[in-house]
Amino acid sequence: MDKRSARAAPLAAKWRKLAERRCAEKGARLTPARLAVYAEMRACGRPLSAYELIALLEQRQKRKVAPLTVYRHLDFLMRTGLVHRLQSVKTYFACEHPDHAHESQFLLCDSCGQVDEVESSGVETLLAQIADERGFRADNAVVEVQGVCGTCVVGEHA
Amino acid sequence: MDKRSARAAPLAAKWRKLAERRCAEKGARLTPARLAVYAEMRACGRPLSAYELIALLEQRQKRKVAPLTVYRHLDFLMRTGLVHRLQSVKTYFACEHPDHAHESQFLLCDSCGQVDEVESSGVETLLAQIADERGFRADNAVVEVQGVCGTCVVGEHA
DNA sequence: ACAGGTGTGTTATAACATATCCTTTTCGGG
DNA sequence: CCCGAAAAGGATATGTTATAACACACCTGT
Repeated sequence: MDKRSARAAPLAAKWRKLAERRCAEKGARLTPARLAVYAEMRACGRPLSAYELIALLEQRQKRKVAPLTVYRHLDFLMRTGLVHRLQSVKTYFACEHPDHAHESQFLLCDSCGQVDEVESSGVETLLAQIADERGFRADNAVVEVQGVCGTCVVGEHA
Repeated sequence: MDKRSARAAPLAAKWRKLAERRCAEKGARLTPARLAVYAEMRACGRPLSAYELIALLEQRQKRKVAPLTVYRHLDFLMRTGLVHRLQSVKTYFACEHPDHAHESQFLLCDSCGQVDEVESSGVETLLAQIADERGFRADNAVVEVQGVCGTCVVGEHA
């Protein structure tokens, strides 16, 4: 009996399967510790800072979790495409579409903290074109729009 | 005689005029300390981390500079549109087009560290449209493409 | 002069991320 | 099965980025 997995956040079979498949495709090992971090992020459902995540894991597992440990797991999950980093708010976010490789754009609500993950081929194409025109070889694009989401806009007559 | 301005980095009249005009338009005060930070950034010509900037200013002014001081000046310069923050690399960068308000997109070279500041109305329009479709009120867009610039691509047969 | 806002300086600390070193686990080949 | 290499995990310390709290200085308008 593994203490760690015994104390992991619940994770819907759907997400677990997708995660396992994604790792298998890449020959990456989805260990219990890594899965626990992923499960915690899924369970939370909103972007988390690394240290918020540490706090949640410590609470769940009833033991100390070192920053480095979490950062390593986050690195792994980002490499495998299960998690995105939101640069502009220094948080990490479980990908909504882990079934396929993709670039994403994000709409970040300043009010409620929710994130809308968008996949716009238009944006990708346009950025690729801009890079091309300048002889720039693009490896990765960070596209994060900050604002107020539809839900929050409605109740915003303060 | 002001010790600080006496020890500020040289700043071409062109840039100084643009900065003064921009601040005047906004009723913002471009003080010697703020100008010194701006001059240092212009003199360097590449993105700087806040702490690199502190080191340069300390060297220039022969005295200690507290982080908070520099962060406040950076905030001011960003509010007035003279400086951009590059979120994905945690650095700050003197705007190339301080003559007008604008959103920018950035091409960041991983190899040489140079930045190409682009103003693409296409990107802005497209992002605005994506936000619109989702009822999202966009306030600010972070668009940073990481890769390798044309110059560095050429000498990249290592 | 003085009241109030803005800017600045100083010290301390919070928040985010990585380095180093060592132990444990996993897994293929004898 | 056992061993060794490689990958993963853990502990401690440190580096880097950013802000808090508080006091004082300095303009500006009356």
